[in-house]
Amino acid sequence: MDKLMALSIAISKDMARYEKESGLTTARIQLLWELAGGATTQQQLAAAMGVSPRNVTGLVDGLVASGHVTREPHPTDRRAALVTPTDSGAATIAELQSSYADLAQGLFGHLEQRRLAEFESVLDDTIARFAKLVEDSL
Amino acid sequence: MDKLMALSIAISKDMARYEKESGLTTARIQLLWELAGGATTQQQLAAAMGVSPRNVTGLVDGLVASGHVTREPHPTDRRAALVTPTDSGAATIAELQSSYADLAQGLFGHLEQRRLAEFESVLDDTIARFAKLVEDSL
DNA sequence: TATTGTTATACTCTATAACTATA
DNA sequence: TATAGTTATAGAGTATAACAATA
Repeated sequence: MDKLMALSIAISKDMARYEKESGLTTARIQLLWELAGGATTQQQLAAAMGVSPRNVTGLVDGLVASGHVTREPHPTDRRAALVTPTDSGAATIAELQSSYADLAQGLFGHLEQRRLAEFESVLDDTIARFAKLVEDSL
Repeated sequence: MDKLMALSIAISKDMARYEKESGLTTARIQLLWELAGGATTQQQLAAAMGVSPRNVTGLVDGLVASGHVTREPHPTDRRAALVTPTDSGAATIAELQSSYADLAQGLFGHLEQRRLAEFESVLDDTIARFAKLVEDSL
């Protein structure tokens, strides 16, 4: 448990370093990550991120100002805006994805199949147990 | 990797739920956690939490307002204040510690010694690899 | 009438810089 | 002169509530 926390904290700290370098923030990176699936309305983003629509307005404002996304008119619903990555934003998203893949490879790529499978199995079990504990406590 | 992230996110969400219930916040809980070792100056808290002294002022203000801590005069340095848990704050800290222990027990208590040791070993290895990757990238 | 996004307002976390009181 | 903590100021994330435009 302590070790899980330690790893999680270490990853967070490294993320913070990356954020400082890139001028992005955790919430804006998460929003960009959601856009990897394609242009999206703010309502959809709010639902996907588990955050209020008002909050998404602010995050998108910031990403527009930094040139990562634009608000394009929705083709069929004139109330809605399609949050769309710019070329620069798309490049950032690709970079995020590749960093993530590299990290996974660097951390686990060397493990023998059997150890990796065993590790995943314990993680699956832990996730399931955690879900059950949360459910029982409600 | 995805599973590690999933677990970490699940734990964060549950933390957020607890925070909402208790009226505390992540940063204030972290500060209380630091106080488990005993009353401490704000400078020490800032260093331990990796945060600015000004920030600690605000967090302590909040915890004073909610009745979790008080600022007591430092016995030898009249510039400094000792952030000290109240009875209620001490109860909260004890509750945090016991919840944490219960969670660890609920998640991993059932695992056979061998599986647990194997899991820890992979985690240790992952933490070490992560540290090395971060170091190399600097 | 319901939904999308924004304006208005407020709280928290965070930081830097300047200042006061004390060492 | 150096340190502990606060005031001043600022930016970001978050929320609710009220409102405009559109469905």
